[in-house]
Amino acid sequence: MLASRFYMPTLREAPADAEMPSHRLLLRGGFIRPLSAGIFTWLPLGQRVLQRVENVVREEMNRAGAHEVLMPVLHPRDLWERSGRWDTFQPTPLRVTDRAEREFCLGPTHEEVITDLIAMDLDSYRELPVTLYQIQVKFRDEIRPRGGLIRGKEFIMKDAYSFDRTREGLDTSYDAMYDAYVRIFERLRLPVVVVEAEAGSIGGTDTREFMLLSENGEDTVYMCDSCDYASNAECATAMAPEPIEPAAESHRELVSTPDAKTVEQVTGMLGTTPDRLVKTLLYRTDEGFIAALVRGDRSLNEFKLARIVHGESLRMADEAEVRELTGARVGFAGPVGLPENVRIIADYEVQAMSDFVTGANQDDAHFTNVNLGADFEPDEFADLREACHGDSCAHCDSGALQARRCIEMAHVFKLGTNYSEALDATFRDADGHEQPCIMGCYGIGVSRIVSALVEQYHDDAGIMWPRESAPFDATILLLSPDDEELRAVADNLYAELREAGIEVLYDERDASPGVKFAEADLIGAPVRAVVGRTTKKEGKVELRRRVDGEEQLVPLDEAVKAIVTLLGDA
RNA sequence: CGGGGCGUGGCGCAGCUUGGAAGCGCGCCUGCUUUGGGAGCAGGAGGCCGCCGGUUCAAAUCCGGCCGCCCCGACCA
Repeated sequence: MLASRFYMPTLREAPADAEMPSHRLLLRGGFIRPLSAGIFTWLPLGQRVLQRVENVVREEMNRAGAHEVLMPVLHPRDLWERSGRWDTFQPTPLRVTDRAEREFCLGPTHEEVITDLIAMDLDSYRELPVTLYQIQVKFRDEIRPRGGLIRGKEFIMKDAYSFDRTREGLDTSYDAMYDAYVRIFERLRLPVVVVEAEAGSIGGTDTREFMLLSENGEDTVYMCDSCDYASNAECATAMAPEPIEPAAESHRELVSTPDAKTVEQVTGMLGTTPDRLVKTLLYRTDEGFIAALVRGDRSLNEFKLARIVHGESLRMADEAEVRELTGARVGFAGPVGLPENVRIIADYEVQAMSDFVTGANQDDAHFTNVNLGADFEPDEFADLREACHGDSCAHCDSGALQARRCIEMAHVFKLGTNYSEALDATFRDADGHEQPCIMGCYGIGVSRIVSALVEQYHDDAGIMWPRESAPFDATILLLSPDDEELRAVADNLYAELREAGIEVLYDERDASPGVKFAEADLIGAPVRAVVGRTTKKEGKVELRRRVDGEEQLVPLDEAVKAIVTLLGDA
């Protein structure tokens, strides 16, 4: 590609409101341009990167035996009604109405469409297993887009879906996708960590996320510093402490705590600390009320609570409900003296506490010196709290959990039969019985990978693309375009490299050397070849590897070979 | 949705407190010079000051409303 004829509008300074390095550099380098919050146009450079990333994904999907399809963006309401997600998917899908008042949503994900597709043609177990995938734009009405391509309202995702006749078959399909993902991230040079995860609005089991550790990430994972346990903060578990003996006799005391509603206010007033208080959080489900107890300095993990109570409609009790249950304002709830029908679930950690503070279920009062056994008995104990940095690992003897920020790159789930049952994707088994097929679902954030690559591979001057994702493999800088001898050398090198199958950006523009160097660093092709005064004097080309700045001078007739070698480990 | 910040030539910003001729740097155009790290000199073009309304003799500046963008939080494959 001749730089003089290529569209690559670079910016000397990034817009002030772009903060993340990837966002700034992609804008400055002329890879993307914003249209609206969380919505971007891909410029030629960005499109080249995107296509290269897509191709790595595509090749590995095909290698794993998946077949590519392309599904619609507009999904009819009826389909989403049948899966039950029209009203429940979060964030609520973007909805549109056509001229005949038919309702559609812009697909945020494609379980419904793919399951319906399979249902149309699936008859016999002989047709399974099958895995289909697509690389498609998704729309999510995100609460808050951020970080450029990291979280957009509109983004590109590779989503694959497997259909099997047995659970064992699903395991095989799942493993094939998992392995393909490992290869994809190896090829892209993204050192991901695979962690346990929540299934969210998709549903399913055995969910794993592929995370890139990055200070600029928006997720948190906990990793054990001793064993290989790693989990999204949404479901990480810490070692539960040893329970202590329940107290035989009560010696709790009622104390006045006027207007003290928060843990800090109560413990401050009573001269104690949050880890000596038990917090009582009241929830409502379809089946009734729940009191969840955690230590005062801990956060309740609602995913964990929801899993225990199988509560699809879990929500915090409102003010009126709290008053009805406790007879007090919000802020004074406690486990002692709650109505019989409130199910009390206590975090394991509470089992190791004694003489603690709780709400007294009356306005402006708390109990001190409360104990399990003597004062109340929970219906059950469970892991309810969020893990914290430094907690003991629950999976080994010696490790501690370390919190790390990260960017979610991919997610795999075993879906089971939720969708196949709802949408009648069934087949006849060998015995002639009708069975729902067993599904798996596997997503990769393709556009997000582009951002993640920049976060991982950049310096102050610009981007340092690994070869698989680079917009160009190499760039030639012709520093004196008016010198006919040098131009002939550079033209020739350009032709030879192209013949060798190398994608080259040839900067033969009538611009100053400084501009060419700066833009080459910014755009970030793995290898740079300079044709200039050294070429004139010594007949040599100057090669430089972007990622580490390593330079070498090579004779003209060895340049192509040297560049190929440099690219080999880029 | 809550909190904070911002909106002035293509980009980065000053001006607003205290109303009175729209500025600076970069970029762009023309000419000459220059050519190894975002060149120099000279000349030039380009702005409904986000939008609507109000106050005033007079509004980029003060007041009200709206829109947009960014950051934090809640939330989230």
